[in-house]
Amino acid sequence: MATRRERLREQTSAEIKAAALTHLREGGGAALSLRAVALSIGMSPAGLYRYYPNRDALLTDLIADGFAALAEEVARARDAAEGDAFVAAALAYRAWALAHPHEFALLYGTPIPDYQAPESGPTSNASRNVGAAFVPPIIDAWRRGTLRSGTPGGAAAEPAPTALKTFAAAVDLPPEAAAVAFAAWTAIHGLVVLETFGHLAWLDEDPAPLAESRFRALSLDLGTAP
Amino acid sequence: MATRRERLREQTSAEIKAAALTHLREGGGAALSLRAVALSIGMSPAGLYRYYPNRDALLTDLIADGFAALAEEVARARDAAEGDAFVAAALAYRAWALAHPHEFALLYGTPIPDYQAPESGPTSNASRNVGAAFVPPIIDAWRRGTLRSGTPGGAAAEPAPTALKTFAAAVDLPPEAAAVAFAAWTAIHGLVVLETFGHLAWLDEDPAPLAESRFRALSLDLGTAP
DNA sequence: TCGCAGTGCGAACACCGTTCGCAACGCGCT
DNA sequence: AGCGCGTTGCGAACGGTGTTCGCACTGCGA
Repeated sequence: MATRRERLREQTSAEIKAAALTHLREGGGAALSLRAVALSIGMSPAGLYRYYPNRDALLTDLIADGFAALAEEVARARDAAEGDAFVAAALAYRAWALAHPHEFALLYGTPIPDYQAPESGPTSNASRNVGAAFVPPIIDAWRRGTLRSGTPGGAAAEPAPTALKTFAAAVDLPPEAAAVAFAAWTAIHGLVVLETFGHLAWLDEDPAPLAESRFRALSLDLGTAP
Repeated sequence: MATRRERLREQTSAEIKAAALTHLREGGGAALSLRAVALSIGMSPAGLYRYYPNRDALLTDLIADGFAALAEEVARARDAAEGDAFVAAALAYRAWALAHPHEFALLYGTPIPDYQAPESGPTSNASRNVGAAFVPPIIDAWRRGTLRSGTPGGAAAEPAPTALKTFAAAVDLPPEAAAVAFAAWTAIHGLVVLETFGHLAWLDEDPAPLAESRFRALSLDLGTAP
């Protein structure tokens, strides 16, 4: 059972994380300073070290939470979709990134120097869940038999790299569909990351229709459209 | 004509940039310190400010150079390709990112806080050149008539968003082919950025065959394969 | 030859992450 | 009930950062 001390500690820990998240949202990860966080919850900078061994540990916690929030958001949109669940999931992914650019940058931007996510640590698992959130619509299409398979024009299918089999096993997908899922995930991410980080700014126009159009085309291509 | 002073200044400027690049390659952008750069070329930290108004300006210079180098590398591979020029360009893009991860992170990772690339500044132009490097094979395919157009299965083509027309004009591409070029660019980038930043590490396997297979499939899909 | 713009430097400031030793607190055991 | 000690927090300090400022020096151009 949780002693009183443990409950207090948990509470303080959460307060620190919440304050850090606030500071992250306005100013980005590079500007997140422990001193500012400590001050905003009425603590001394040194006091934080009773809860996090260093700054990276705090960021790691935020990263894990971010992955979880993103995965949840995508899954929610996917399940609530009335039309094309795949497109709904992709749009939710994009919307979350644009709504939380600094958190998104923390998740998918420049990695923390020489930081290696511990294998099957909380961040690795959470990260995998984001990719997995796109899988169910692909499974559905595969069951319906509409899923794109092989190459167009009846060309000989590429021999599947063994990494694809690993991927298939990881997301619990039939190997034939793994290539499709992988392609979908990377294509969606490519568009979203370019837009979120400002590399599409030279189209000085709202990229939203472009993204929607692209996602719908992708869904038709892959055979996930209903 | 260039006075002696101007030549010396140019030379010192280049020396600073070269030293900064060296430090960037080992340690990454976050670890690049002006003091270390100054010391490595035998200068005082304050002296650097005669050449760059601040740290961000130095990074911006490195970014512009990085975009140029990447674009050049992609173009070189594309032109030297014997088989599929599109695949060759994509592979060169991936290879450059993996060979220069810290520079790649500077180009496409977390943006510098509240830094806005000046419109038609050196970085914006150079960035556009990277995307443009993928266009020629697409133009070729369009001329040959093999380029994928519309949606598969003869479904009604999406109305082209106006942003796509802007894109088409920017890269000097017929509007019908712009959607293909945009899709190609984002898809390639998505795969490469995920791999470079370590988000594919859980496939504890060499992702190279996966990337090659994906690029070839993409080329077949788009109709750029010879 | 002289003046002054260009160049470099040393010291300083404010901020950062992090460490250390000490003081206070209060939970849990006797 | 009272005590011991793990837990918590803090103040001060250290080494590092980017950046500023005023002063010295140099050598180009008039």
